[in-house]
Amino acid sequence: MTEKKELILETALKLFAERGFDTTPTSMIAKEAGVSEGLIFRHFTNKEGLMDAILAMSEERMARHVKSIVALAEPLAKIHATIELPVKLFSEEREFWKLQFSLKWQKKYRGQSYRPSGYYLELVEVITDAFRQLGYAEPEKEVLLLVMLIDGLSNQLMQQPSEAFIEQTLSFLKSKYQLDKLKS
Amino acid sequence: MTEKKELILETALKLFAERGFDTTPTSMIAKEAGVSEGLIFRHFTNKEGLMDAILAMSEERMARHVKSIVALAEPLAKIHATIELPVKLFSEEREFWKLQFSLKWQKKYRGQSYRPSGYYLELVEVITDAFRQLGYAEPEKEVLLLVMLIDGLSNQLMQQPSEAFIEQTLSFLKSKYQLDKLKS
DNA sequence: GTCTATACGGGGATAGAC
DNA sequence: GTCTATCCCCGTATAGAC
Repeated sequence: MTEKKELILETALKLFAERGFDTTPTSMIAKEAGVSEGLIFRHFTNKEGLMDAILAMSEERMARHVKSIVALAEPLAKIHATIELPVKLFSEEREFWKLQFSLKWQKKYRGQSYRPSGYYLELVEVITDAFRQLGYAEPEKEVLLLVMLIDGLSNQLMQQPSEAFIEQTLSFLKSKYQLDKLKS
Repeated sequence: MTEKKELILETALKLFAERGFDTTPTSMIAKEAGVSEGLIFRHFTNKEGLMDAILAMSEERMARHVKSIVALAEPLAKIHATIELPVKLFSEEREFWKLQFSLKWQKKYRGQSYRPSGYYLELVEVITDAFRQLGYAEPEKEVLLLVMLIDGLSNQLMQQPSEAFIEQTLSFLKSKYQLDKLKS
């Protein structure tokens, strides 16, 4: 992966996340990256190839996050980490996460990288089990609820990314799940 | 409002919701509506004017829904109605709701019809009060949680719109809030 | 109010030099 | 690997007849 190719990828990721895929001309990506427009097509064939490269990159990053949650021993710790995942992603990989969320609403990419891929299903299974171990009556439904919460939290992060707000909300959420008892 | 103008509006709403604003050419709208392309511009000036008309229409519909929630007497009834709102909207006005959600992720329309407009703020206020009346310790935070839940639920409805799933989730959610009430 | 025909610009993509 | 120049289509928008 040459330096300029990498640069194109990063720039495209940022612009797609900020402005959307089809309202971002390749000319703009080239200009922003300080690169000729033709180079984009030399490296990625076409605009969609560029998006696919970004998606592949993202998939890999997500899988890594999930793996680290699954690896935790305590069921409570798993739930704790899952709640914190959106915040973690937003602080570390804001642009990517934004892009993922926007893609859900674009028909073209619905079901591609978003659709329950391996890591997502694995996470659901693991969290269901965690709830079961903690003695929740309906673990499957609890997971559904948690997924909703996480989706909603991510939306909030998009609109209101103030540090104070995030911290407040997070601790409130954790208290709901009695996660404050957890030793960090 | 002439019949064809109305038809254009409905068709555009449907197509924008399905395929997104900027991946839907005006030619397609015209064809689908069985109307000449020129007519669209005669009625709505430009493509954006068409979107604005849709948004105005939507705003009105939403305001009506909120009004009916606010009008409820019991605080618990208000909360339940709020939880049920996404489902109600999805069954009655699916296309519109879908479009609203997708718009949040398009820079152009972020902060336009989505941004906390009158009815949203009113609803938040009313629900905060409802939580307070029910004796919740931190009503403001409870509202935040509920908003998250509703966002998340809406996302779920997009991905998994099976009747059984919706009914299950909904009753689970409601039971959660009833239990909380009894606890306090 | 509605249609047909057409102008115009911009965005994706290619060719070929270096 | 990278750049410059260029092509061409398609989507928005306008003009003008009916």
